[in-house]
Amino acid sequence: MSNDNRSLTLRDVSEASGVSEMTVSRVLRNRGDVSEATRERVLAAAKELGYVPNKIAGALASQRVNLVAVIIPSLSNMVFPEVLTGISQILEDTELQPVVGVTDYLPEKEEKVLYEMLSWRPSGVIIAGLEHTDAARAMLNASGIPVVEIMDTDGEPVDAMVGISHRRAGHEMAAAILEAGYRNIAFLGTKMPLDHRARKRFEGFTETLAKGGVEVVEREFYSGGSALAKGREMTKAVLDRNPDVDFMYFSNDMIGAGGMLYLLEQGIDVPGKIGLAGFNGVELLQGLPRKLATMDACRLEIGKIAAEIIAKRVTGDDSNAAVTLTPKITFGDTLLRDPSTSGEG
Amino acid sequence: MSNDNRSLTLRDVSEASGVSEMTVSRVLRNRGDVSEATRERVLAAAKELGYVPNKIAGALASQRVNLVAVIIPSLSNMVFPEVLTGISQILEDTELQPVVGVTDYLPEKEEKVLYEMLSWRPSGVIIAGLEHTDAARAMLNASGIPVVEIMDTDGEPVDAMVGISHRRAGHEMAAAILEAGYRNIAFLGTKMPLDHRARKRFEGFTETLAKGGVEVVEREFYSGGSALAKGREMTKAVLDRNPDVDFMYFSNDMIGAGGMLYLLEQGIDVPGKIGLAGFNGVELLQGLPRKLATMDACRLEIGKIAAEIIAKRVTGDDSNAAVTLTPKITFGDTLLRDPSTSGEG
DNA sequence: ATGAAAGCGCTAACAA
DNA sequence: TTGTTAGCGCTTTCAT
Repeated sequence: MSNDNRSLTLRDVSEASGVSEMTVSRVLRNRGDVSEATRERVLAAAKELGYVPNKIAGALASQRVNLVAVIIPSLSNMVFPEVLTGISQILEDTELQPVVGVTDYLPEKEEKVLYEMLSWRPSGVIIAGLEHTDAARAMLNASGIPVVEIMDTDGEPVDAMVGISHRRAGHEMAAAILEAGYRNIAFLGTKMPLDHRARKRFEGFTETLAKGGVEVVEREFYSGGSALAKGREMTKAVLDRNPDVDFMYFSNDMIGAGGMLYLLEQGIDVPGKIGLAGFNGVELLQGLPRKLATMDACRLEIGKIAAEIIAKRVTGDDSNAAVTLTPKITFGDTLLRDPSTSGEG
Repeated sequence: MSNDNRSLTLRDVSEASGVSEMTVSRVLRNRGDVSEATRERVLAAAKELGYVPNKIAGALASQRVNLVAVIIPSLSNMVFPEVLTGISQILEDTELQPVVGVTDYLPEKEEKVLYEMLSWRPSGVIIAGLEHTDAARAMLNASGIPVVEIMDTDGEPVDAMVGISHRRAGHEMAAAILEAGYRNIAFLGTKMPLDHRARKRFEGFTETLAKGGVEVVEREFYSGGSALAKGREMTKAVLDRNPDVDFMYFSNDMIGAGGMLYLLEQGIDVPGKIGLAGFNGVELLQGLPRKLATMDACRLEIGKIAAEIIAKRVTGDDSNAAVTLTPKITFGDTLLRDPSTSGEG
């Protein structure tokens, strides 16, 4: 129990067991041939002392760090935690471990976090989005390790990418809405110029509407606060301003849910009088009075595939440079459906 | 642009700038006296090459790692991300950086994650809960670094702790419910024997009810799935089984919200016929048709204080060993209030 | 203000 | 099967 405040080293275990440091090292890493006898002596000594290997030294000596840097914008909206779940599930079967960095959607912070993480010499990088500062891109290029950009595939990756086309997501939703016959369409979203994926969805959305000769009649943006409450407020604001609105496309499911709750309370016919759609396919929606129309962002899947790409690349296997997933619209109960279409649960 | 797949070293910068490695090191860390001239040459060379310092080597040489291990059960319920936010906010003003590990509420996984993180020799540990395996506790003790156990203060910490008393939270909610006159009380929660905090709340809750001569008349547990949807289902199940129930205490706000939506849809008078309360004080609640009664878990505050304790301890300052926060009940719109009481927003 | 030497705790490579 | 030697890339300490 003596504690000189210096943690134990291999040498301590070596002395306690009367075995060379090298052999102790081999035992602790299950490397090379070690006789069962010494093996047990070493393990006993290590356990007895409470030895915890020093990965810093190990990494420096072996030039290998089994860490994968995962860089995401936020932890507070359920989408990224789910990506992380996917990554963890895959990496659990490997030597690799994810380490998370958060950017708050700020390019400069992303750059800083990336620099910080690269300075630990990870085995790979998984990073959200395709938009980065020049410096960040340069670092990724120079790092010499596998890089997977996730979530979005509308652009050029540094190395590999896996995600969905948000532009296409916008296109498809617009098409479905037009087909259902809605014409006075409002867009409600976050005031986030730096959320490129939301921006791309919006662009895809308006493009397709334009082809149908329709323009978004109302827009409303928010920032901060409870998304559910904001959804409510924005919905009310839009409706007060323009009672003719017959569809509301929300940039995420949470505000969509708030909007839905508001409209139902007002006794408004959904989706007859007003249709609704969100984006993400969050699990939360399952408990709402109506199932909100939405489109899955394939979060779990993206995490898994990204992790697989890293894992393969690390073991030398060179694989898929670009994977684009193509989710379908979930119509739910808030978006009328073109009768000529079939299928979907 | 030549890439021999070996990352740059101090030596490369040294050669490129014609300055000794040592001086380069000093410049890059803003340490000691360096003439402005050499300083600029070094910085220019480093930038030109795209040098990223190797923290592995730095940490080994300096015996200092500016990482704080943060070990939490889950990322998927919004409570821990908020704790993380608090931690980050405080550590941002220091040299320290949080690194997160997730245990999924499994003691063995906690032990493994802890071992893994300690092997990187962090400067401190913030870990959720007071219940750990013997081995984990031993590691924490032997680590020789500051340890802060968070969320819960009903027990003995290894070192420091900051949180709330969940037992007391249960007590208080039970007292408020009894005072409001409810007598047929149901408990609805997670089927998680390893969620010690939920267990303690339940214990405190039943104890106080018992003192008032009341027993929980119905219990319902769930696991997995969408909490909102589960809240709905459980509420229906309880009510179908026992129509006399006049209060439902949920172990978290999310299932409470599901229950509320269900009851309102059924046209049941809340809180006249049936009262409701949850736990956590999640932001989400702001957007619901009624404000659910709850009690704040002080997540942000806990994160901040824990980080402050670590930061102080790291700089030698020895401080608070135990901090217990005492949130008050938020009555909202779903729990009648004893008329003799005053205050509260 | 700058440099040289030693070594942090481990592992790769080779020797025995 | 086990041990020895030489670093990994940096920082500490001590000289200059």
